[in-house]
Amino acid sequence: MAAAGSDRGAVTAAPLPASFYDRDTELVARELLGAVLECITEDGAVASGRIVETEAYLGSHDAACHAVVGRTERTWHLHGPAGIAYVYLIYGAHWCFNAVTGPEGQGSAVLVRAIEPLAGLHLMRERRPSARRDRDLGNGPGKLCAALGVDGRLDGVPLQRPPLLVRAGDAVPDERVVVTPRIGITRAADLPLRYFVEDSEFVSKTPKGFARISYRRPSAAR
DNA sequence: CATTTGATGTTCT
DNA sequence: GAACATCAAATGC
Repeated sequence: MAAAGSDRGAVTAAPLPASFYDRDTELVARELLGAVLECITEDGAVASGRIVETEAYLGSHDAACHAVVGRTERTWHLHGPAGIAYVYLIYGAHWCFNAVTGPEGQGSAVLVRAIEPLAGLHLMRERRPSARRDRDLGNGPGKLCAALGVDGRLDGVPLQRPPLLVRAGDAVPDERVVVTPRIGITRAADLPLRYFVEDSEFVSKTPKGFARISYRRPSAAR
């Protein structure tokens, strides 16, 4: 059960602290590119991937964010402290994973939209039998959850220890970060809040007609 | 390769 | 009853 020949190697960096997420949500979304998301299921099986695509959801003032409905049963953990998971079901069929950001009660989060599989490839292929190629294992928010074994049981759990871990990975330079509007939403659909690694083959498809802009680091002025 | 279409069932109105 | 942070299969080049 150990030999997974095509795994790209284990990442053992320390998990990102909760303080990493307790910052501006757009910045967290950009900084999460390159980090490694790891899920350990009850049977001890490990699956992980490098985050290559994210979206920022900016709390109750963002019409596209689930926090607009307030603190309901579904959105309870979205309003929780920075550094926990918000996992919800969409279209009655697919789980989506978010990292909660910002101060408690704000309802901001970063949706992870795509991963590059790193460890546990064999598991992921089992969990996603419809994926013809490895690039299809995690190139979508529902796909990556299925591949990693993320589901509603992980809603609200911290991201610093099993069963969920987010670790620092190889940094992605600004020059390779592209920004577009968010995918699949109707409200606030023009805001540029989707971030991805430009040359990664593991990113989900950008819809036709979407404006692509180069990432510009916010000025450090204060 | 690109684009279209149907399935899915929970959540909120 | 409508909307939905999606996916996979089918169809057209």
